[in-house]
Amino acid sequence: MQARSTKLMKAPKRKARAKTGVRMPRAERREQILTHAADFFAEYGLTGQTRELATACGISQRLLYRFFPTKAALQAEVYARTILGPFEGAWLGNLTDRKLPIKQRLTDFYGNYYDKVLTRRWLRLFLYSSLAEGDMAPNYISAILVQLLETIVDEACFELKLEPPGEQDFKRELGWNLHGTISHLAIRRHIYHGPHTVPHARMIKAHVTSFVAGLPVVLEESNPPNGE
Amino acid sequence: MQARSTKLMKAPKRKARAKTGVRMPRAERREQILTHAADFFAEYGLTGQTRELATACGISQRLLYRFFPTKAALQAEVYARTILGPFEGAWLGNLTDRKLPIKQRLTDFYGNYYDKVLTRRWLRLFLYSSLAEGDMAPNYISAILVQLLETIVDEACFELKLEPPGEQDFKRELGWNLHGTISHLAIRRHIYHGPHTVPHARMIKAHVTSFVAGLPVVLEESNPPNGE
DNA sequence: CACATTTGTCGTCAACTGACGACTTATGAG
DNA sequence: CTCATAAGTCGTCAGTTGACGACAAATGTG
Repeated sequence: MQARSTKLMKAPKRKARAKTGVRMPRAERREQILTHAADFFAEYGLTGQTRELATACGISQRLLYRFFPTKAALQAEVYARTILGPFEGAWLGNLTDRKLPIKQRLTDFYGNYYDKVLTRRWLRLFLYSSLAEGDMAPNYISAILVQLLETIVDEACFELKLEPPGEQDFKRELGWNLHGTISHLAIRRHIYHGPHTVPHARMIKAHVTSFVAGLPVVLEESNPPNGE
Repeated sequence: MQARSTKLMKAPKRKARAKTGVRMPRAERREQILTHAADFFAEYGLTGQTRELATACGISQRLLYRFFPTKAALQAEVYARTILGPFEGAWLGNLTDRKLPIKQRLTDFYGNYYDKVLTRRWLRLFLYSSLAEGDMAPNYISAILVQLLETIVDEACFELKLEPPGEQDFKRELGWNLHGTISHLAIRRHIYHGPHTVPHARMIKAHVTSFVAGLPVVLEESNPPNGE
C-alpha cells in the first residue's frame, strides 16, 4: 500500500503541513500535556497510546517527545503530580484540633478528602499504577496514611476517654475501618460506576458516626477485661 | 529485512519442529488454558499478550486460536468463570438463619467471602475489567450485591429490634459500610500489597462488631425523632 | 499396517506502537 | 527586513501483537 520501497525518490512534492495549530510557550505547553495526560491515562490506563494522547492534546505525537524522553518518563511525572501531589501539605489539618468534636473533625476531613483526593482521575490512576506494578512510590503514600490512621484512632480514643490499642498494627487496622469504607465509596462511584443516589456527604457522615460508635465496642471486645 | 518479497519461493527446507509437548484431550486442554488465562490476565491485565499467555500454558500461541476465536472471546469466558462463577449458588447461606446471632452470621459469611471471592485472582480481574469498561456484566453482580446488602441490614436490624430504613438506597449504603471495609481489606492486600500483619479473620470480626454496634446510632441519627 | 481424525507447531501478515531524524514555520531581537 | 531560535509536523523505522494458512505428528479404528 505504501510506497516505502525504492528509497531513491527525492519526493520533491511537499504535503500540506498541518497549519501549526496554536503556538505556545514551552512551559505552558508542557503543562497542558501533563494535564491531558493525567486524564488520558486515568481513563485508558497506562497502556494508552501516545498517538491518542497527542490527539487529545491537539498536537502531533512527535511533540510529546520534545518534552519527555520516553512515555515512562511522562507517566512518572503525571504520577508524581496527580497522585503524590494531593497528599502533600497539611493534610491532617484540623484533625487534631481538640476544640472540635471528633465527629465533626472526621466529617470535615473526609468530606475534603473525598472531594480533593478521591477523584475519578486520582483513583483510576492510582489503581492502574497499583495493579501494574508492586509499587511506584507506595512508601511515600503509605507513610502518610499510617500517620493519618493512627491520628484518627488516637483522636477518637481521646474524646471517648479510651485507651488506644497498644498494638500499632491493630490500631492502624481500626483506622482502616473508616478509611476503607470511604475509599470504597469512591471506588464504587468512579470505578464500578455504581449508582450515586445518596449524596456522599450524607454517607460520609453516617460512616463517621458508625466508626465512632463502634470503636468502644471493638476495643472492649479485642481487649478482654483480664489485662494482657 | 525480511524476505517477504518474491513469494515464489517454495521453501522446501523444513525446520525442526518443537516436539509436540504433551498431547491432551480437547476438553482438558481447554480447561488448562482457561485456568492459566485467569491467573495470567489477573496478573498482567487484559492487555497481556497472547504469546506470553501461550508460554505460560506451555503451548504455542497458535493453539489458543484452536479453542477461542479471538482474544476477547477467551477473556469473556475467563470473566464468566472467574468473576461470575463464585457469585452463584446459595451465597446468602445461613445469613438469614435467625437461630444464630447476627455477629456470628456476618463473621462466618465474610470469612468465607474473603477466602472464596476476594482472592487475588478475582479482585485483580474484577478491577482490570471494571477499569477497562463501564461494565462487562455488572448488572448481574450488582443485582446479587443489592440483595446481599439489604439482607445484611435487615437481619442486623431484626436482631437489634430496629426499624430498617425506609429508603432503599440508604439502606444499601449502610450495608456498604461493612461490605466496603472488607472489600477494601482485600484490595489493600492484593492490589496495594500492604502489610498483612494482623490476621484477616481478626479484622473481619472487628469490622463486624463495629458495624453492628454502629448501626443503631446511625439509624437514630439519620431518622430524627420528628418522623418524616 | 494404512489412514482419517485430532492435536499441535511454524512462519508470516497486517496493523499497531514507541521513538526519532529531517524538515517547516512562527516569533522577536537587532 | 533578516536571521537565529524555538515550536511544531511529517514520515519512517524497528519491535510488537492479534490472527491465521499450511503443515506435521500423535492416536485409534478396521
